[in-house]
Amino acid sequence: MKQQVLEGFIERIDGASSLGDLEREVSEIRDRLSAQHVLYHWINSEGRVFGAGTYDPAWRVHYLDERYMRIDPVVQGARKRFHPLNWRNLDWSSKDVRDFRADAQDAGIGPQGLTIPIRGPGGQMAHLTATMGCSDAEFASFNEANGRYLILLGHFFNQKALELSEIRNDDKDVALSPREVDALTFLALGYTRSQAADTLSISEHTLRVYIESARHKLSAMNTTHAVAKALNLGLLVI
Amino acid sequence: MKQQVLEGFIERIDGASSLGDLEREVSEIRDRLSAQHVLYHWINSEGRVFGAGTYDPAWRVHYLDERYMRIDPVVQGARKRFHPLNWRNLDWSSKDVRDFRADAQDAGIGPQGLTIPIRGPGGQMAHLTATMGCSDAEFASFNEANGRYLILLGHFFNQKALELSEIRNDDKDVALSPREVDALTFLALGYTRSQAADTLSISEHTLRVYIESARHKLSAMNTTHAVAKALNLGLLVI
DNA sequence: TGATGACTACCCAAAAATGGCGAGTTGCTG
DNA sequence: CAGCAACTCGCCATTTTTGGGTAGTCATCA
Repeated sequence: MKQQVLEGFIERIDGASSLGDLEREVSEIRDRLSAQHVLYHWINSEGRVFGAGTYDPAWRVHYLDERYMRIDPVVQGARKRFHPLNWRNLDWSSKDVRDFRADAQDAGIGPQGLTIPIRGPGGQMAHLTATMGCSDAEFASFNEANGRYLILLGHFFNQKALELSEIRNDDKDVALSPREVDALTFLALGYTRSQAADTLSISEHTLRVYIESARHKLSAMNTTHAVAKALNLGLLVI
Repeated sequence: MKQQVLEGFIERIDGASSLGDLEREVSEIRDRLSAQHVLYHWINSEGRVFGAGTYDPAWRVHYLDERYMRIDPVVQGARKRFHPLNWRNLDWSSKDVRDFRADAQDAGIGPQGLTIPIRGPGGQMAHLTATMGCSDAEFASFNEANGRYLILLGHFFNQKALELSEIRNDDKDVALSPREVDALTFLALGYTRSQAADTLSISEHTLRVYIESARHKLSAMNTTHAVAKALNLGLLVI
């Protein structure tokens, strides 16, 4: 895939005005790459999955039914790594995973694949994947030729998709006071209330006030929930 | 900045073999863009800040001393948004923030700026920023001309920086069993132990075993800590 | 086939967190 | 200048969590 071709896609993705446009672009990219499949999909902060891709709808349903996301090494790897994932290099050693791969191959997916992990604020996570049914060697040259451009494409896809999907997080306007952030941060770091209070040089009771008010602002049921929400909203950095 | 020029940078960033190389690239990019400053910096999962940029070191120290990251609308905005941030569109209404901006301008930074937020696994967060001392109108055309390419540059910078910085997360190899993930997920969602146990149709005691073993695997001090770590490691999706 | 790890279940006592009550200062905003 | 939000401190009773010990089944792995 030549740089000029990429440019064309970026322009078009940039100009997309509906998710259907993205759907068409995905197919187009698959054809241009002569890939087996191309899939762009993302997960919002509530865990809902959206996507545009050339996978068989039946496979998508089957995947969700079997809860394959819990063992799929691509999903696991994308959460932990920053670089594009060559499926070949993932850990396929356990039995569950091998069964899953066999199932996917029966559905016409793989065995080769390249997945670009992409992240957004608020727990959003997206992937751009290209799959191939070829040999390792052939895939290596595919990867060499297209890997970098897939990163860029994935990035643009993601921005557009987030724009178009109007995914809104109800809690996005929550703002915590500096002391509330301090309190939740130390709790997230594993401090007990008394340790956190000591560290901040305030009484434990005062600390409690911050935790409580942060809890209410975040509509959280308890401290753990508040910390989890704050983390997901990017309110804390630990 | 023309596409060809960008290509040159990407090649060079790709070939960088030390953080010093990135430092040089940042200066080079500043000069090519005729920008006031260009800064690339990132924050690892322990909260340490690394970076390469043309800001005056005294300003960096001052920034950290004043804990400006807590009020800097660029930092706040980058955590919550996905798109490039034009500094003009940020919320500068509160007094603290205006004072901060005045302070930054005294240090020769701004008032115009464009910041690209970039995210990685494990709580990593990076920014690529270009600043200008020009008018709104002039900056609009700078933005139009360079915004897209800065996104790409930021992405490549980030990959390279993560490669070179050898930032390692000791917990990165932690793997939780499905039940452990279930348990922590419900706790992160605000369920009490008994609610989570009911939901999973297991006894509360069994649930405790999962929480405990997850805690040990994560080397966490308590449940809240375990949930925070698991979230940061991308082990949970809530 | 023996080992390992995941999954399931129980008890007890101590430590920590929660819910609800009240009260005063400071400083920014309208 | 009045209002509002953030920051600080305290008590009591109840609920929840935690630490440590024990034990069996089942499936996968070397």
